[in-house]
Amino acid sequence: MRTRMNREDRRTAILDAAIAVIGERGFHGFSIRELALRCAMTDAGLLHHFGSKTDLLLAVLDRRDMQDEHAIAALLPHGAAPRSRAQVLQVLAAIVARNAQHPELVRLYAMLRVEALAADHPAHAYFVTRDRMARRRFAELLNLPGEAPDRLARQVLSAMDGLELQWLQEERGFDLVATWNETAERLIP
Amino acid sequence: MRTRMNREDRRTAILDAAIAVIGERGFHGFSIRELALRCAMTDAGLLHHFGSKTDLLLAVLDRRDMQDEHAIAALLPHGAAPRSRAQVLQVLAAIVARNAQHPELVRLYAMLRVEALAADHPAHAYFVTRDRMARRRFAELLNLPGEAPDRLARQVLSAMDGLELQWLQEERGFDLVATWNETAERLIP
DNA sequence: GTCTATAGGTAGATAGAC
DNA sequence: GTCTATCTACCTATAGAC
Repeated sequence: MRTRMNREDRRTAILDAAIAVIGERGFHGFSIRELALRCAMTDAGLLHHFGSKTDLLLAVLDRRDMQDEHAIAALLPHGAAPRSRAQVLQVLAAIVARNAQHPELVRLYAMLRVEALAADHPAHAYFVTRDRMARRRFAELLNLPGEAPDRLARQVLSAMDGLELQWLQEERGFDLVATWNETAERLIP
Repeated sequence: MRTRMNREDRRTAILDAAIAVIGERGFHGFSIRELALRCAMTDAGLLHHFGSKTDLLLAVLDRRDMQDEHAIAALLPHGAAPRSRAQVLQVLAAIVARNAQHPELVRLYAMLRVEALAADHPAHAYFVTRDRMARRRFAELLNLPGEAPDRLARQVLSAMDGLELQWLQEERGFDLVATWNETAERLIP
């Protein structure tokens, strides 16, 4: 017997499958048909919900933000109030720990970030904005005495992204959080 | 008047254009036809030289190694002879400086590395091998007193890759070598 | 809301002329 | 060695039945 899904559940199921497929093959590399197969639908049925491949990607980015960005933003309080070094390290560890629990989101991010370097990629504008915001937030967080927060933010963000990609490549063969803590301990004075 | 090219020059010109195109759109995202257009040929003419899209990719990886790997390997001498911290930092700076002069190779590497996370990607095996070798080499280089070289190698490689990607994303808007030196100075005890 | 059918385009690859 | 022509397959997207 076929389980019926309402509109919202169906959209959510498609988007979660899309996060995995796009993370694996990229925006150019995946096909609506392949994704529809994973959702036990036809391509026409899937397109009914999203209209076009590009609109689907934008919906995926929205969902990624919903799942991830809000939680991260909650960990990264606004305002330039200086924090202690220990507090900063704790916040960074919490972010990495959260990412370690969602490898498919890390992979989607890594894939689209590289693809979206191309100015004509549908996610290009999204990542330009997102990256600027991330650097600004990290610079606020890393506003430590005697430091240039912008330069430090760039280095910390880069090291975090690089280590997460390495973690995917080694098939999660090392403890991401522990290794990150070692990096952060040295990188942040 | 049309300039004639011999076989080897033609192959080289195609491979250099392929490095750029694949770096921009990925293996799945680019087409033989698009690449042939950039080389002022037809797709059939291009395929005469490489046989298939996959074989072209493998030839691209060979060429990347020829251009890059040999030079890097020369900077990273073999053997476990311990080096001073200053020597190590100098070697790392030389590697990054070389990469800064070849952004198209950095971009190709970043793109294929993420795509090749998929086990069925034609470059998957290549990157598994290459990554293991890179970590081993860096571990030899970073064999400093009182350090666990494997763990440190992973962190240093990750930070380097992450910063290079950031440098591409900000359209080379910061000094890659200077920023890397700041990172390395802190990351390596 | 999901299907079948199909339009219209592009892909990789091959055959054969020159 | 490069071309034109072509094959087969797959793509996105739409139209319309149910």
